[in-house]
Order: sequence, then C-alpha cells, then structure tokens
Amino acid sequence: MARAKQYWLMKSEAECFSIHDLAKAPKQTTYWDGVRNYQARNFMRDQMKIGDEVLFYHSNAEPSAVAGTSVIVAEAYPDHTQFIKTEQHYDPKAKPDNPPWLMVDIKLQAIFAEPVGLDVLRTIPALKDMELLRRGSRLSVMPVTKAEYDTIVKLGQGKKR
DNA sequence: GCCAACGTTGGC
DNA sequence: GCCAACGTTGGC
Repeated sequence: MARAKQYWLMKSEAECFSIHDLAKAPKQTTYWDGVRNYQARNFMRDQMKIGDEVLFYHSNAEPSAVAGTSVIVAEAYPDHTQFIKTEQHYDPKAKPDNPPWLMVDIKLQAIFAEPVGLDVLRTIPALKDMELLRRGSRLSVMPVTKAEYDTIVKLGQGKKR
C-alpha cells in the first residue's frame, strides 16, 4: 500500500533564497542545500518522500511568513556544498565517502495570494501546537500535520472580501 | 560523560 | 542590532 503523503515546513531566509527565486529557477525546481542540523537532516533522510508537500517559509523576513507551497521531487542525496571551501555551509569535517549532510529537491507548487505571517499563525487556535510556533524553535525542516497544512493553505489563498 | 564557552538562528 | 534559546565543541 502506498505510504500516506506527509507535510513539511522548510525555512529559507527571504534575502538568501525566496519563493520568488524558486519561481525563476529552471523548471521552478531547486536543491535545498545548507541544512547543517542533525534533526532536520534526519527528517529529510528518513521521512521525506517524493510527492510530499512543503510549506515554504520566509524567515528573517519582513514579515516572516509562509509564502507558498512546494513539492518534493527528489529524495535525500548528498549536499555537495559541504565539500566546497568557499561555500557558506562548508564543513571541513565532512568526508566524501560518508557525507553527513544531505539535501532534497523541491519544485514550486503555488505562491500564496496572501503570505501568512507569523503573527497571523499565532492567532489560529488550530495551529497552536505547531513546532514553528514553539518558543525557541529553530528547526529549519519540520513536519506539519495535514490539518495544519490545509489550514495554512486556505489562509494563503486569501479570502474574497 | 559533564558542562562551560562559544556560535548560530531568528524574532523583535 | 539585540538577545533568548538552542546546538555544538572541547577541556577535563
């Protein structure tokens, strides 16, 4: 039996790589490099599958917000940037025969008509248990429930007024 | 294996 | 730019 689709939230600094950069990328697809946290890596390595849907979150943004959705199009494989000295996320301890850091590929699905800001997320009772909203939460890749995902997508599509 | 020091994330 | 919270490092 097919495994149930899972839902995720991935953070990117809007200044660094925004959903608009993804929209301009070839095939509207990119590799998600730079994850250097074991918990986040383990989510990608062990649980992320092709077809899983992802909330694209802008951190350190004005305002910080979920900006849209994307879909996993390649499962975890070695992140080549860990071996490149000039890369921001270069890891001098990474061994090519056993690379610790992985990445996935994501493809744009939709840019929200109305980005859903952190302040809005905090006001929604159905979202109160989200990892993102936990005090001190710093994970850059984290699971969300289908209910949370659907709630945020609905907000992002915007209401007719 | 403890834990202090340090570095990073990310909201504000 | 500040700083709280957290992860990582390294001395012991």
